[in-house]
Amino acid sequence: MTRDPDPSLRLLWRHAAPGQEPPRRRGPKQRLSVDEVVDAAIGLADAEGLDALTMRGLAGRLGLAPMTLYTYVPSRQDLVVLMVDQALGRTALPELPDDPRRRLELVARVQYDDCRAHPWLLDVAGVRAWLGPHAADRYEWQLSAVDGLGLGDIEMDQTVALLVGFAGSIARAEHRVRQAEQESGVTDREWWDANSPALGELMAGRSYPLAGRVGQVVGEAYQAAGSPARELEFGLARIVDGVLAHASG
Amino acid sequence: MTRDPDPSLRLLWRHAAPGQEPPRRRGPKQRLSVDEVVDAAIGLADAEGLDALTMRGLAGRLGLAPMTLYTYVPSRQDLVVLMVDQALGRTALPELPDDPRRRLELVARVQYDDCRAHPWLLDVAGVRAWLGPHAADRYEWQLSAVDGLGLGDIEMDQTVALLVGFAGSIARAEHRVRQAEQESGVTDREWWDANSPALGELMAGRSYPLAGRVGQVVGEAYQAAGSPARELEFGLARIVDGVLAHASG
DNA sequence: TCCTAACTTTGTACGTCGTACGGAATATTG
DNA sequence: CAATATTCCGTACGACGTACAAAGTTAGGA
Repeated sequence: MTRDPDPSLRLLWRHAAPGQEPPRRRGPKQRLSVDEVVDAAIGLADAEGLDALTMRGLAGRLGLAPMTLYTYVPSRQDLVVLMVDQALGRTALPELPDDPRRRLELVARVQYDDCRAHPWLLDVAGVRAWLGPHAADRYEWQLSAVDGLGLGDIEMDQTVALLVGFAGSIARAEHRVRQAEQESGVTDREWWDANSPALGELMAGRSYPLAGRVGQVVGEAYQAAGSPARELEFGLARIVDGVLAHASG
Repeated sequence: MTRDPDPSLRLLWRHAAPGQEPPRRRGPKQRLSVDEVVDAAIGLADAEGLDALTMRGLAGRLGLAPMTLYTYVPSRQDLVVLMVDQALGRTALPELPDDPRRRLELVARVQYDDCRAHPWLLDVAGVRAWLGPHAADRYEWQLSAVDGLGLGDIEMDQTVALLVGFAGSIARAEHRVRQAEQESGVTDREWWDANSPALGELMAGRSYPLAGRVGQVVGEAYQAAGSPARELEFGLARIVDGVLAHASG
């Protein structure tokens, strides 16, 4: 009744060869390596988004016929799985500082940076079967950052989820704005300038005292550069405060 | 140089008719209303996911030819925009308690519940052009929940983003597990049982002291019902602690 | 040495999707 | 009644992922 292991697992862990399997294959050698295919896919997804990553497009970029990709990777889904782990592996996990506050912040910042570099991670990452070597390394690193604070095992996991989830949500909001601008060809500012009169008309009758005031201020603040970064700082400070208070309490 | 207002805005605010436009149209009457189309779409997306919401499928469910939908809605994208606002409008925003802690928690809980009821919101919500009447109502409500704590305007917005983002990240993690189980036909438990031996073999050589221990404990805790709910409680407690400490400090 | 089996590469093809387009039917306006 | 604006729908196009089988390439066994 035990099922065969998930085939994508072998691909994910292809470099951590335990028995050094002799790769003596019979047919012609592959022109490329799986790593090259995945790297090209990451490049494509970084540049144009996950939707723009098509098997035909990727094959074209690699000088292959579309179907040839399927000798490297069983399906597009599996390719994405490999992309996740390979992208995670690109960032060297920094050494953890001693200060607990800085440790927790670092977990969130690393996640935030990765999600900015590879926004498609947000559409995709975070499920069991994706447990590749780099994802495992990262989880270990994240746990070590929250280790020694006096938290229980489950709380450690929850704290990591809290930090990582928050960093992702900021990156996601940021990415959505960029994506909307890119797809519509209209910057956020331009859209509001063009639509706020009509919007005001439509909203006549209703009153939004707080949303009106706050939206105005926030909208202007968004024009200044680095607004998402400040959003990250604010939330991160609150979260770390809360976690540390709980850990020491 | 001022561009025409976004056409989807008129659709979004179609019920908040300012001038009570006479809907005397010339041709035959529409068999359905936009609301019915959007409701059916929501039902379909709730049941089978956003990917399963196809124009053909939706038309079939409504007894229409596929192309007929385009007389109700300009495109699938716009349909999704309408779905977001209409789904948000389905939950009556509860009255806010006096206790600041309960107010903040409520913001997160409402968001979490909605994201569980309509997981496709997570793939989609959160951009400018989607500012429909119910989204606006909700933002106003969220701001009023964090009003009066001594936060500045920008901090109020950031606090709402923090709560809502976190609630979404929990709902997203939860949904991913369910989705993976549904698509693969294998429950999380079964997958681990089937793959952990192979995984252990592949991971030979590397050691994951923390991840191994914590993963074990967390995995078992996940078997118990309500684990995501507990995750929500933990993070929420920390966040609210941090926000209130900051507001009163 | 040559044969055969395993493997890579590729062209063709199927079923799916969103939706552009044009024609027929229908209701309102003049 | 004629003109016109709208709804509804059938057909069709180009994109997608990928199943399948043929053709080309290499290594092992005779």
